[in-house]
Parts: sequence; structure tokens; C-alpha cells
Amino acid sequence: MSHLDDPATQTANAVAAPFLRIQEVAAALGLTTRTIRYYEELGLLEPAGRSGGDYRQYDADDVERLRFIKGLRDDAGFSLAEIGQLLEDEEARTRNRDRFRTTSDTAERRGIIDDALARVERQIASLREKEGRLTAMIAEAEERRQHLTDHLADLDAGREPAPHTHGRGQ
Amino acid sequence: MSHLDDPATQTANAVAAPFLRIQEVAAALGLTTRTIRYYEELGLLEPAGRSGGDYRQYDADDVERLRFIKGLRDDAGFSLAEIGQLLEDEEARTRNRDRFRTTSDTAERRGIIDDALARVERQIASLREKEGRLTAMIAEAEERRQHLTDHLADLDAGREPAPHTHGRGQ
DNA sequence: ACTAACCTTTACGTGAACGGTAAGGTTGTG
DNA sequence: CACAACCTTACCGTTCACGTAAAGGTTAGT
Repeated sequence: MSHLDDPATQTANAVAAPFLRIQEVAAALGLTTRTIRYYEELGLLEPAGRSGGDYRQYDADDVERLRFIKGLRDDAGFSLAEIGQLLEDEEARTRNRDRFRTTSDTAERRGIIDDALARVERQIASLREKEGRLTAMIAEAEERRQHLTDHLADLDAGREPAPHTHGRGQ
Repeated sequence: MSHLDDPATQTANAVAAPFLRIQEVAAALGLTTRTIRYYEELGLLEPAGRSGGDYRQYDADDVERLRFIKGLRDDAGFSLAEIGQLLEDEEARTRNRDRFRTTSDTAERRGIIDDALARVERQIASLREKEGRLTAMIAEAEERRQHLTDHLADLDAGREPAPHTHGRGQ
């Protein structure tokens, strides 16, 4: 039960991972095939494999990674270069993944996971910082809103326009 | 006072608003003069006035507006086109501002403030939406982190690698 | 009045992030 | 085996958001 769990055997059992072709991935994520190839060109991701005829084959993890990239781009507003930094050298990760699958050295597995954990934590920190700055912007906007409602209240009360501290009319 | 209100006349009264030149504004905000002129070209802002020799003159409100634009760009990650939408036609606002200063019709003043209020509230809504998506991304990243720490705990406890649900190694 | 340090407009250049198309190879279905 | 519908690389085009001169005019200090 422990000496026989060959990591390569998964090709034999399971349902043989349902690989997707680039167009299917693109449709699923709302991207174009061109965009996905461009990201690969930048080193942001590498398909799990290639078919005999050199077609790119994506697995669920690839799709997940791409979805994350899209989130970093659209939701977090990072540049592709920054995303590259956050995700870090894909090549190194691929090697790690392979090493992880083939090694049974617990210390090595530990080290690999440690690295992954450090990366994820840097990602979280970056996202948190973005969130903080966004929150600050919201607070400022709400302050402006407050100024305007105050002003409106003054008008309703027939009071004078007030000396207007400095920042009005947005 | 109304037919002759030359924008330069303000030099006469008040403490002569401390107008800034483009370079000073740029330095204060960490932008380049080119960027500021470009934003003007796009209709994102218009300096409060011009000198006799056609130098752009910025007041505190202009600087505030520019800081907001920079925030929308850097912190919120909006495109300049989107920022233009959020800020809306600068020309119209300038006209409103002038009308606001010259009119004493309370109803009109009210309408102008109402408009500004509506704009600010749309801005807040946009920012909140961005914030929500960012928060969701953070939650996902934290989930990944949790997976990794779990995995690490398994290794420390000498347990088996676990079947790994689907998304590991970030 | 001279001069350095600003400013003006105009215009062409650039890197990022793709879009589009050409010229050809691959897959899967009848 | 034909054939439509996909895929491949390669390369040129485009939009956005500026950078970078060029050719002058303005301001402020001496």
C-alpha cells in the first residue's frame, strides 16, 4: 500500500485526464487562443503536454493557472511582467513538479512545498497591498460624497454655501 | 464682476491662489509633464487657467483631481478610457463649476450638486466592485495556502502524500 | 537686457498586449 | 481517403500610454 504507489501509473488507471485543446480553454475562460499563446511566449504558463501533431494539451491545473493569471490581470490589475514575477519562473516550477512526482525523499518534497508556500504568501501579500490601496481610495471617495451631501443639506436648510474647504465638485 | 471676470483677475483679491506650473505638479505627484499633458489631451483634466504666456496654471483642486486619476490608474487599475467614464466629460464639469459660481439660483446649485453626487456614487460603486473581486482572489490564494500547509503538516506527521484533490503546486 | 530654466505645440518613436492573416500540418468523422 | 475544422509557427498591424526630441516662446533673476 505504500511501496506500490507508482506516480506514473495514473496513466493506466483514472479516466486518463481529459486534456483540452487551446480553443476549448480559451472559450472556457473568455480569452483568445492568441492571448494564451502570448502568455506562453512570456513564460507565464506551459501546457501540460503536446499531442503527436504538436497540438497543445491543457489539463485542469493549467486551466486553473490561467484563470488565476486572468484574475491577476483583470481583477488585480497587474501587468503581465508583474504577473510573471508573482508566478515566477515557470520552468523552475515545472522541474519542481516533476521532481516532486519522482522523488520519495521526504526532505526534498518538504523543500519543494516550502518554496510553493513562500510564493503563495508573497502573492497574498501583493494582493493585500493592492486591496489596502483600493480601500483607501474608497474611503477618500466616500469623504467627497460626504462633503457633497453636507453641502446639499446646507442648501436644503437655506444656509449659505459654506466657505468650501478646498475640494468640491468632483 | 460678472462680465469682466477674467480668470487672471483673481490675482487681485484673495492671497492670489498659489498656482502651480506643470513641472511642480508633476514632481508633487510623481508624474511626468508629458503624462499630465496627455491626460489633458484625453479630456481627463483641464488646468484652472493659463498665464499670459500660455503656461498652464494648476490649483489645489486640479492637483487633487490628478491625484485621484493616478489612484484610479495605479491602485484601481482602470484604463484611462475607464477613468474618463468615471470622471465624465470634463468640459461639462467646468461649465457646471462656472455656472455654480455665478448663479445664485438655489435650485440650479442643487441640481449641480446632485449631479456631482451621482458621479461620486458611481465611482464608489465601481471601486467597491473592484475591491470585491480582489477580495475573492485573496480568498482563493489563501485556500491554496491552506492546502500547502496541510500538505506540509502531513509530511511532518509522516503521513502519506494524500490523493491531492486537484490543485496543488502553485 | 541677458540668460538659464522653464514653458509651448507638433510630431515621430516605443514597449506592452494583443489582433489578424498567411502558409501549412493534424484530427476526427463519413 | 476526403474534407472540414481544428491546430502550428511566423510575421506584420494596432491601440494604449506614454517617451523623446525639435523649434520656438516665457519667466525670473541679475
